Amino acid sequence: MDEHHRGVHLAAQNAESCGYLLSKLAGDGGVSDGAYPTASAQVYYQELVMGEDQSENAAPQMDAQETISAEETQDNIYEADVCVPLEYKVVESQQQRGIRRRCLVFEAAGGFSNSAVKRGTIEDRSVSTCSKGKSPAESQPRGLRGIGLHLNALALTPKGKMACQDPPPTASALLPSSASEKDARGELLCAGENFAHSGGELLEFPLDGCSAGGGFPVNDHHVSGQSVSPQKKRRKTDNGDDGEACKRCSCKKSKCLKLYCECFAAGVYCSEPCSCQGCMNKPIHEETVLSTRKQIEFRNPLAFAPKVIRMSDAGLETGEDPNNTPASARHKRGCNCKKSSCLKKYCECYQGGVGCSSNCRCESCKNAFGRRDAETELPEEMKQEESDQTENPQQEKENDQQKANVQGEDHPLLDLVPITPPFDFCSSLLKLPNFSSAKPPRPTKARSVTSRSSASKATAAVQPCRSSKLAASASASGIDEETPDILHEPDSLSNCVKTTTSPNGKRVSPPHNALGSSPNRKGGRKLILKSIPLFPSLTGDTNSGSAMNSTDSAFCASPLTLGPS
DNA sequence: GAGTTTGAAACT
DNA sequence: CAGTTTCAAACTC
Ligand SMILES: [Zn+2]
Ligand SMILES: [Zn+2]
Ligand SMILES: [Zn+2]
Ligand SMILES: [Zn+2]
Ligand SMILES: [Zn+2]
Ligand SMILES: [Zn+2]
Repeated sequence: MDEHHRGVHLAAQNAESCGYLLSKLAGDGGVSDGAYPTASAQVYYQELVMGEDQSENAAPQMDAQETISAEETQDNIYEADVCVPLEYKVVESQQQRGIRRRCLVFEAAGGFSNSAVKRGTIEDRSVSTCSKGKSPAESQPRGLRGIGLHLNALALTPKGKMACQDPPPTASALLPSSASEKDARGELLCAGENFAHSGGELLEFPLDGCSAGGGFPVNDHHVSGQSVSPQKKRRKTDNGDDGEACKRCSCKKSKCLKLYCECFAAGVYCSEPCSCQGCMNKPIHEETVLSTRKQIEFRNPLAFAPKVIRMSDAGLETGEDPNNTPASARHKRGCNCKKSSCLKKYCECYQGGVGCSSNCRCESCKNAFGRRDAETELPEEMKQEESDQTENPQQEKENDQQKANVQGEDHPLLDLVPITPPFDFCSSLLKLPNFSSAKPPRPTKARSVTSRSSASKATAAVQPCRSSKLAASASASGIDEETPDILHEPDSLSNCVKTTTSPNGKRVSPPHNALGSSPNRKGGRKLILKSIPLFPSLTGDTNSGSAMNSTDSAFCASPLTLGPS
């Protein structure tokens, strides 16, 4: 059983990969999610066989790398792995070593389980390595229902390795092999059942992609104690190479203790790839980090919550509320873009791979992922007028476009998502056969035009949906229910090295990047073995607010409330 | 790599 | 809550 625990931790790391797999599974299977019964997803642990275990990790070798240049500027003490990029890099390393890991997989409701077992070759994943971290969507196309992204995410490599972008088609990854139990490389085993008892304690997801850094612990509780153990250094194992691959922040003045820092914002410690100066976001300064974090959280409870949530399905299943359906994924707080027309990553919505929503206050929005207007609802009259008049934010003409167009499809997700209409994309999302297939909505001209014309209609149509939740939530207090906390386990998790920590259950927090995992409402909760914290209702879920809260509080509490101090 | 642009975060 | 400043990423060259 211990193994399980360990696995869990590992899982966290790999989570992404797993997620990816799952998604694929799901996808392949097909099923699209539609298949899913509903929501209840379950979590499975799957084992990847990687190689041996890390226990060894401490190997001497590490030293070499450790040195790491940056000491001064950043001393990252961390270990290593720093970069496991988001995704799959881990795998690679593993290949070499062969470790087994388990991943959590969320499964969709019951039926699915069978399919669950598929395996993916590691290689595939590895390819993606860094993938772009941020784009969450990629990784989890449909498999999971809800996902929360932290916009901040980290990891990502900016440009460098983007190649990975999509999951390499090649691999395709998962083969349905039945149970391969171990493959040398790493495959997933399906353990479907295991996990049942495994008891996982918690874990939700991976932390950051790059993980290595490890998230911080938000909880203090035990934190102080053990958290850091130096030994872990596993180095990337071999990966060193890419060390850079995942670059993360490069803060100069914030000491990485403000939300300006992507690492901090994502809930992870800075690590090797960071090129920050005067960094305080390291395990050694854990106390400072935690206290700062609390302050910020106090000020804005949602500060560390995933900024973007994606629910793919939305309405499919009965959806609980037809109303919600609409958007499925959106940036919670919305963007406020003025000049970028939401066509570049300056826009958090775009960056997060989601369309703009009614929460956005952007001007001349051309978000390739769709957009919902909203603004205040305009009376019909207004609408028309607006359409004509340039005023309307959304419909701008081509003026900007030209500029924006330039890149055309940058965003990885775009490829994935065929968005047609502004928001239908949800549905489309589900449908996506594979990642690669579809192309973006092609925001550029064509689309714009159409949108324009149709816009009015579209909007109208769409609007109906939106309101209920949003309004509610909004009115509520702005913050919905979600549970903001993100905690990551201290390094341990990331490192996986130790298991020890899990006092209560810590949970890891959601994924910054990609998989957000929020299983979504219904499923979500159930899923979690014990209590995983997912952000319960990012989406606004039904009302469960109260209920949720209670639950949340349970785990959420730890972070803030408990405060060590 | 340096320099510019951008919009969120922080501050007032 | 709005206006301003600060900040680091995204982007450009
Ligand atoms: Zn930083
Ligand atoms: Zn950093
Ligand atoms: Zn830092
Ligand atoms: Zn925007
Ligand atoms: Zn937006
Ligand atoms: Zn927009």
